[in-house]
Order: sequence, then structure tokens, then C-alpha cells
Amino acid sequence: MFPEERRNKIMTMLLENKRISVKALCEATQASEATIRRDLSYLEQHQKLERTHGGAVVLENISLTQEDSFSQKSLKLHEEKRRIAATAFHMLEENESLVLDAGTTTLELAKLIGDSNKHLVVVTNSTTVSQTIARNPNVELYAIGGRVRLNTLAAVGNMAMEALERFNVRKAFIGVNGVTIDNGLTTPDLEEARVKYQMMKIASEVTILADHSKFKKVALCEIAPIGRIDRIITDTQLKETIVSQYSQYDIEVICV
Amino acid sequence: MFPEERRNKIMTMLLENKRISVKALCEATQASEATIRRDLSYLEQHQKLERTHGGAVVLENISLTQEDSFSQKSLKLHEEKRRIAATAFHMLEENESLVLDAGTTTLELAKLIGDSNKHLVVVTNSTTVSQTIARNPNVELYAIGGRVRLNTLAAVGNMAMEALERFNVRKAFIGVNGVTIDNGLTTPDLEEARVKYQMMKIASEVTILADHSKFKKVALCEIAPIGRIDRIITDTQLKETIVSQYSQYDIEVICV
DNA sequence: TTTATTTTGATTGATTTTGCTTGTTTTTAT
DNA sequence: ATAAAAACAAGCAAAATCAATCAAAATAAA
Repeated sequence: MFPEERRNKIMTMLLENKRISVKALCEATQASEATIRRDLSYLEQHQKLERTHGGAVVLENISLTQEDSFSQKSLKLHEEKRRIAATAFHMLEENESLVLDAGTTTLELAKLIGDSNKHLVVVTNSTTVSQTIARNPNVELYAIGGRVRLNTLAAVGNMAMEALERFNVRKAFIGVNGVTIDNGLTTPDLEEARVKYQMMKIASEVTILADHSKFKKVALCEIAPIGRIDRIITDTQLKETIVSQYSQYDIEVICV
Repeated sequence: MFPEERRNKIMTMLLENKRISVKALCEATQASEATIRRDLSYLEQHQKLERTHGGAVVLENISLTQEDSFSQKSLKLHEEKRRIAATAFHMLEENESLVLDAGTTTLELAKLIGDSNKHLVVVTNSTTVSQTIARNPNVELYAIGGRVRLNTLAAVGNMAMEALERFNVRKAFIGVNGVTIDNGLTTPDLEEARVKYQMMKIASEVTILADHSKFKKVALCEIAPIGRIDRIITDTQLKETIVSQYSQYDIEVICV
């Protein structure tokens, strides 16, 4: 068995079980432990796996809070979210009013607002967004109350819906989990979907923040049909053919 | 199970629940407590989590500027506030409902609730308290919305007042800036005073959390007369003569 | 074929990991 | 306040795993 052949086999076996022991690899390849270890060392140096005492495990990107341990891909996706948020931020004019929902991309926007001096009126149902935006003393901040979903820290339910009704804002920035022409905008949780829809209703201009991975995906609950929105900000990896489809519905697609 | 594999599992489990106990990890990984503790130590050193007695919690990237403006206040008499909060916490029964206002002492109480498993229904107008309490998955959390005062991160104003009206809770825990027999409970901001009063109205039992430094002080705005409350939790530095005065008004004063 | 290079497997001592035990600290209950 | 219980850190020794070294084997180049 050639060295490369053996390394391929190692990777195959590793990906099957997410883990693999040196012993199992010796059996499978009929090579000595020393050879296997050398292979594992090599593969680790080439960022193909992570060695551990007794074997190896697949590279995982755990830790949502620790950004340094993010894998290449999710780091990149994060970079894209930041660019999307930055574009949205630059669309904001002085003294404009906006509503922000809960989500990772909108949180990025919140960070930009929080670290700026822009005068804004912000409405949000997200505890996290509130706290972030509060760093900017020039913001007039309105928190939407209601039952709090603990995993997203967003207020939902009737109270949130009614509270939102009282506001009228210029722009809405909404994060979603799925975007398609046929199924429109979708998200996994029904109550959050309703809140997001309500946010759209109270805004004169609706902008969706969604990186390319959200397109052609359908989540469980519909927020609104695609015709309900005015603009999507996404990243440059979105195919031109998809962009043009949305243009037919009078939706401005901004790729950054 | 390899060490790295086990640590990945720990992080996965941790991120699912925001908190995890050593015992649960022993069960899940079939490793000894010593091994788990070593792993937790390792992960803490690598800034992946925060250890606690009995387990670990996710790293909260607490809001920075706010944290600073808080920190000076909360550093002062911090020990006392923690003890006061702990006493309040032990007064809570399973499945009880309570309302918490914004403040450093109530935030200490929120931390205790957040790090516990107690089943509770919590109503609060504080973004910070919300986020802290949300660490406890057994809490049903209701956020009070409204205009957010940026320096305290508390919702105030008509919206907050109306939202509070909808609730009826067992216990209210209120922080104040001044406590006297004649002027009652006082605080510097009028709108916060009104919210605090509203919180008292919707609770069947009102407990004031105030360290000894708040006594014989009068702040600008009155929250409520002293007769309106049922109990004060304070620290042991409060003079006995003062304690007895409040007893005449049927107010239980607990010094811890 | 001869020579150089790479790869491999075996050996050895070093390192890592682990569970146990000890006594200490922290937490909880009384 | 005090006692009991739980959780902890530190040290230890056994087992597993590893890195380093070196010589033999395989491969490539001359």
C-alpha cells in the first residue's frame, strides 16, 4: 500500500466515524504503529485532522463564542455576515428609525450601530441586540417585550406582536433561515416567524440579511412571501442566475 | 473515548444547555470525575468555557461599556449584595412567579437564578437581568418592553407600565437608592420610580433589596411609601435601632 | 549495477493519560 | 452558627501511548 493510498484510507475511515484509533488503522492498513503515527502527524500538519492520544478526530468547529477556533469555512461565513451588516449599516441615515430582529447577522449590524455615534431610533425584540446597541448613547432604543425564547433570547408571542403594532419605522432588517422564490422567507420557529412578519408590517422598507447559504433553503415556518420584501443583502458567492430571478420580483439584491 | 473527542463532546453538551454538570459529563463520557475536571480546567485555560462549582458554563461576552459603568457601583459592597441576593434566592419556592427590576443587587439575584435549575416564572424590565436569567432553562421568562434607559438598560415609560399591568406575580424584588420611614422608597429617575411602583402593584408580596448604605438616604423621586412593602433584605451593618423602627410598620427586616 | 533517498518497523526511554486516594475547600442543610 | 455533604485540587502509580533513534527494506536515480 502506497503512503498516499494509506493516508486516503485513514481519512476515509476517520470521516466514517468521526474518530479513529491508531490500532484500528494498523489493522486496516497492515502498517506498524510508527507508520500510522507518522501519517497522522503528516495529516495533522496539513489540517486534515486533529491528533489525540490514541488516535485522531475530525476537525470540529465547536465553540460559538470563541471565534479563533472557528474553522476556515465558518470564519469566512462570519466575515460575510460582517460585510452584509456593514452594507446595511451604511444604508442608515441620521435620525432614521429601524426595527431589528434577533439573529447572528442582525447582531453584527447591532455591533456596528453600538460602536458608532449615529443618531437612530431602534426597535428590537432581542435582548442581545438591545445590550449591544445600548453602547451608542445617541440611540433611542425601544425594547419589545413578551415571552422570551431562551435559545434565541428574543421576545415572542402576543405581547411582542401587540407591542410591535405601536411602532412605525422606516426600515426593517430581518434575518431568515431560508429564502426561495416559491416558499418565500422561512425560519424554524413559528412564533419567531410571526414576529418577523409583524416587523415587516410596521416598516416602510424591508431588507433581508441573508448570506448565500440561506438561498434555495426552506425552513419549517413561513415568515412572508418573497414579494413582501424590498431588498436582500447577501454575499458575492450567490450565483448570478439566482440574483436575476429575484430582480423579476422587483427585489433589489445587493451582493457584497 | 479520546481526550480530544471527549472535550469536543463537553463543548457540544455545554453549548446545548449553556451549562453542564461534572456528573452529567461523567455519565456521558464514561470518564472519572478527575478526568472531567482536568478537561474542564484545560478548556477553561483555553478560554472555551468558565468553570463553576459542580460543572461549567458558557463564556458570556458581557457587554463591555455597560459592564464598566456598572462595575464601579457593583464593586462597592459587592459581598453584601451577594449575600442579600442569596437570601432572596433561598426564599424562592419551586414554580413561583416573581418580578425583578433593574439594579446591581437584583442582578446578583438574577445570576443565582441563572446558575440554578429552579423552575420559576420571571418578569423583568432589565435587559441584563433577562440575559443572565436565560442561562437557566427551567425559567419561563417574560421581558417587559418599552423605551430603554441606556445607563441602566431598563425598559421604562408607558409601554413598560402597560406591559407590567398584564402580569400578576407572587413576589417582587425591587432595588432602591434610598429608604427612610418618612420619605419611603426613593430612586433618582422618575420613570424608573414609576416602573418600580408598578412592579409592586402587580406582586402580592414586595421585598426590597437594599444594603445598609441606602438607609436614611432620600433620592429625588419617590417610588412608594414605606408601608407599601412587606420585607427588606439588607446586611448586618444596619443598626438595630433602625431595624426596630421598621418592625413597627409590620415590615420584616432581614439582616444577612 | 551501484548509489542515494525514502519509507518502514522495531526498540527504548519519555510522555501522556487516567483513576484512585488524600486532605481541603465550598456549598448546603440544620 | 454549626455540621454534613458535595465538590474540589494535588499527588501518586499503573497503563497506554508516544517520539526519537536506528537499521533494514523498498524505491528511485545514477
